[in-house]
Amino acid sequence: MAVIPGARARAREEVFEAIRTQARHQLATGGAATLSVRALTRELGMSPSALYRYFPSRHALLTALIVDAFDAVGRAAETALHKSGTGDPVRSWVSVCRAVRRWALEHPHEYALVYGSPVPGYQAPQDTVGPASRVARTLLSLAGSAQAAGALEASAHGESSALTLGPQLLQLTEQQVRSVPAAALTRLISSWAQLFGLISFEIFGHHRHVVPEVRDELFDEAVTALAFYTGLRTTGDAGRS
Amino acid sequence: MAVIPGARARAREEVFEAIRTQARHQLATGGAATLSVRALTRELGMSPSALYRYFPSRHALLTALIVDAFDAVGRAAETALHKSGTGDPVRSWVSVCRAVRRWALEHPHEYALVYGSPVPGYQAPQDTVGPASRVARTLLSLAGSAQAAGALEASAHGESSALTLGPQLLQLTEQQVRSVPAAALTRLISSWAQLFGLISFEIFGHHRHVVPEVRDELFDEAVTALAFYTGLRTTGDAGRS
DNA sequence: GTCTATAAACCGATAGAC
DNA sequence: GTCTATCGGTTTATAGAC
Repeated sequence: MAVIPGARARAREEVFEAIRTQARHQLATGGAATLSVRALTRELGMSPSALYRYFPSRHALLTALIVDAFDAVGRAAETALHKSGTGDPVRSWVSVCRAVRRWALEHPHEYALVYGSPVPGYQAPQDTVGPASRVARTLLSLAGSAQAAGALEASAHGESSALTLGPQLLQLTEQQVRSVPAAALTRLISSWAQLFGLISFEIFGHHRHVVPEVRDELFDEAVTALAFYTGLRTTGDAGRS
Repeated sequence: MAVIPGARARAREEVFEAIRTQARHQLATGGAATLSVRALTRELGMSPSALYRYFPSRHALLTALIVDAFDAVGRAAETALHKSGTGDPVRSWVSVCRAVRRWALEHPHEYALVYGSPVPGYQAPQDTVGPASRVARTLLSLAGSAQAAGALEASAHGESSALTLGPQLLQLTEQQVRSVPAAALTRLISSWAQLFGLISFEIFGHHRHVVPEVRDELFDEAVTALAFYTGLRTTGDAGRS
């Protein structure tokens, strides 16, 4: 009876993916707030009620899209980190930042979904907090490696001292947090937010009429400074690659 | 016949303001994308059609809200700059940044309206670009004063050189731009974007589960570093006030 | 300048046949 | 697992009386 083992499950998975893809397309035209089950299924040639066999509600569909987006940008960051090797932490930092920016430029509507205004009426379930922190964990991992290599200064500019926020952060990434000094950790969190400020201004059009065609260089210069602010220092291996 | 001169105009102005106030309230519950003329007028005890005597369309109402928000945050920044005096540029910078953050924390939904995801289907008219740049012009003015006082380093960290973006920026604030070296200008623009990255992460909840109760200090430390990155330097007057 | 009434859509979600 | 039909709402915008 089972002509192709797993065919049923595979077909189901394809419909799942078709729904998500079409939903992403619809994000481009209307944003998350106006994403509609009916318009979605209309475009797919399904009836609106058929979708409820795949997602129990519009809310659940949104959650899937959000998790997908966080996973995609997180994967982009992780891949960039691994490909950049362990040579120069500053160079790796810039690579990761570039990868996040590139993903954002290629997926502006998914970026807006997760890093823009909260979706009205939507309450993020617990499922999203893990994926949401993937980029932050990537940067933390980078800082941890730098620390191990002696390329992370605890007090970068010699200004105000460490703000202890260790305990609260521990719940998220306990093991890695311990490998980075508290002072560097606070700077890392600020740099993380500032990275997304640079990207958001570009994606959301605040740079229009202000910043011309040198955005690549402007971005590189800014995130390099962020690396130094965080405390990352170039190692002797820097010039090799 | 005219019992109270200008009474008609004044009454009209009051209705105008009542509509905008109610619209701002509605922003809190649904966001800009779902702001509805009917729900708005229902709450005001008007009929939906009455609103069209005040705003020609929902789009025009949104434009008014956006201009109001940009003006409010811009005014907050300008007030902070004037009140901080001309003593220490770094201190003034921190004051302006704090004022912007305070406004955002007090008006999170208006902040999301202008600094969050673009409103779906909304195209910003030319009327918004002036108000939108008010904070940036405030920071630029601050940098210009610092430059005049010899408290602005052209090449702050001695890293990569100036990216010439003068000409394109000139269209916006021609006179002030000339008072700041090009290298500092590029850093100023990056700092401007990064400032809003810090605020957006806090407003949009990305700091939840990550940053605890030290946000004030974290913010101050980060924007102080941004001041130095921009090239601002503390002057001799610093310790006086 | 405000109202009622209406046009012409749209929406999420569910019931029940097949 | 997909459909039709439906419930019970929602929306922007306009026409025309007063």
